[in-house]
Amino acid sequence: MANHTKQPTMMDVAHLAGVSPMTVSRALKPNTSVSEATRKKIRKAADELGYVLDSTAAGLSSRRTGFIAVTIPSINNANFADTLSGLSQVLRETSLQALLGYTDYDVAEEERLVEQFLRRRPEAIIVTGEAHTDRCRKMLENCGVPVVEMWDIPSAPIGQVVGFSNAGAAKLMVDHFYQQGFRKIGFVGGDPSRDTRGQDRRRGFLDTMKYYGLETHRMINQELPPITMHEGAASMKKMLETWPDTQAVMCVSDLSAFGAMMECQRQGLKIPNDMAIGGFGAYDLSEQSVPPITTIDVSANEIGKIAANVILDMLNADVQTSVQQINAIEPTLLIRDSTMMKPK
Amino acid sequence: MANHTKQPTMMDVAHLAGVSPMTVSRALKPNTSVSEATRKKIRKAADELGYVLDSTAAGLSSRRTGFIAVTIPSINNANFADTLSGLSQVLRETSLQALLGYTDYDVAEEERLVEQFLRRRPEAIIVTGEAHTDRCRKMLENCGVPVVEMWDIPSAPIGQVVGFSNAGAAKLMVDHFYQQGFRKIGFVGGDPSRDTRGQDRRRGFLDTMKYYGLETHRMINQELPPITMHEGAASMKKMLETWPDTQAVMCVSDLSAFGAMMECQRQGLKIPNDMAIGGFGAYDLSEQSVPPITTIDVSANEIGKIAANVILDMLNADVQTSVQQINAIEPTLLIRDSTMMKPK
DNA sequence: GTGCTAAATGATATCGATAACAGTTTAAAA
DNA sequence: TTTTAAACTGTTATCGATATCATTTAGCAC
Repeated sequence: MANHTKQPTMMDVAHLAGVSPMTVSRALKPNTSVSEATRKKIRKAADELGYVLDSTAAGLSSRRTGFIAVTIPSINNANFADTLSGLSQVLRETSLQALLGYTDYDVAEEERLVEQFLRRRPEAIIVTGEAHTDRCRKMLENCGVPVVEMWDIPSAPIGQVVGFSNAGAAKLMVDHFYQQGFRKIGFVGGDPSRDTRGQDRRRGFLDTMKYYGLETHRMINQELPPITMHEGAASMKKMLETWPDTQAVMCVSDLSAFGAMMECQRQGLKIPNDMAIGGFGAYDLSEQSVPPITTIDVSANEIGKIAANVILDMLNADVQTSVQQINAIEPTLLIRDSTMMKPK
Repeated sequence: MANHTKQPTMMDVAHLAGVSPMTVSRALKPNTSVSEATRKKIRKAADELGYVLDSTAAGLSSRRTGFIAVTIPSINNANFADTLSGLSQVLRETSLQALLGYTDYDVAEEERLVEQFLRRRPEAIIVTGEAHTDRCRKMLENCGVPVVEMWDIPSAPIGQVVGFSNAGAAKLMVDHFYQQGFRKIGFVGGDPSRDTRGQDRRRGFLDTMKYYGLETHRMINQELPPITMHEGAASMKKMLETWPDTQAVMCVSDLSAFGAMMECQRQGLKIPNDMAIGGFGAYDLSEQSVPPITTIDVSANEIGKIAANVILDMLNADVQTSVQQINAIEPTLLIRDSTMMKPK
């Protein structure tokens, strides 16, 4: 029963059902005026032939592909995965489909990806972050469909924005450390040249430290993102070697925070009394670890949902009402044992 | 400079460059016979107009969309993410693009997704696992393009297979437990009705236990997949309440293994002397935790790479040489401290 | 300069659907 | 029964590219 022949077309279905192709086209969509009788007849014919609609042709003809292009830095990141889940969840209710690509934290790769995606004629495009190559930015500006930047609040947005202030989020953590009485506070982050979000968190850290009049030299810069558990551990090791009097460390992600905490554990340091640790991202890990890790919840899932809804609104608005709009998310601090000094 | 007008077409580029559309089409592809002079002229015209190729139209005309459809159960899973990375890495070298969808461990959702994907006329389709609805299986059999099932070794494969025996992998762990002298061994897994891979691991566990003549009643079934850290912790708690004499526990994933280990830590149990723990999947987490967790490495990244290469081979083979072929991966046991009893 | 092959370009006919409009039937209202 | 609007179905013209074949031009040996 192998199907070595060509796939059947709408025409084939039409012939078998004894109607015109146009009627078949209508019958296969909801909310079209086709009598129940012919619709049933057509469905039967389609089933019989094993007909599958060709959305390539449909897209060309209707100028609507049903694609929403989405680029994220990495798939191997629970936060971005959460955002995607939220996004997919909203899109699933529609006839839209996400077209997903990873940039690997590389703007050149992002450019490549965006170009490839625009060829697919998506109905909207969502990119992560504000860092783009010039050419990429130009393509996005001229692509003629809604653009959403998420996860940052760009200083020069291209279209709509769904994000939060990474610097502000970092401030939350430093405030908390300060309130808990920590003064010698370190920072563990990635190479500032590449990870713009990490860079903003670093800036927020530094600004807030200065605000409190605290020393800001306890900085460890790891490799390129993503910052792994392993790198977190290595950073903590270095921190302890270089500045043994460090009381607390803010890590740019929960993964590195966990790695750092494990390193402390290996060295026999008690968390938080010997060393307090703060993370970023509200991963499951930070909640389940012993002790649980204080972290910053950026509502990754929410970002995805909002981004999707923003897109849906813009597509419905039809008219080019693309008022530039910033949808700001408020990060929240989740205080856990890793930063709550215990009385002896 | 807003581009409110329609996007330019190949025809526009042709006119501006003073050539025929066909020449433009050729000029924009590598390895086509177009003189360097006209090619340059055309590229200039294209740049000037901000022309972006329409792959929808190209796909319709050439009958090659450049899509490889891929379904995975969950994006929020480091193993599947690794597989995708491997896959993307190979595809990036080609002109093919992954079209990705999540089934949420739900065969009905898979069916929906596969149908949606087939409409896009992908050049091949990769699905995760062997469990499909009847209709889905039929669609895959008749879709006329290469099909690859990955992550399992199905008893009735549809096309090619890139996977491993989950039962065999589980056996590795039980063997190891046995060799280490553990006899009262428990199992923590998900609801067997849904997670077929987890089910196979369970089967492998049970078979091997029976082989050694060990009791097999220490089984905890958690909710639907994915099995989280939290559920791992809850399972361990239940295990300790129900069968306090349990010496070792095999968990269906590293996440639940970690959760279980944290629960032990909270209860003051020492790993591995009071309780040995084995995981599955070789996540970073199991390597970085203290103690590190013995786990099974299934080469998730490799699965993706091989699957991609299998696809590339089949596409090149052109002819319907689709000999059914099983590409079996050998899982390996990574022995870590969580199962290595320390002498007192 | 002739002849011949290979490279470069163009003309035409699709690919498989849908938009837009036209025509026909049906059913409700008068 | 007639009128009239609504529901249904069909016709025709694209959507934007590429395959294929035809034609022209260029390159090269003799």
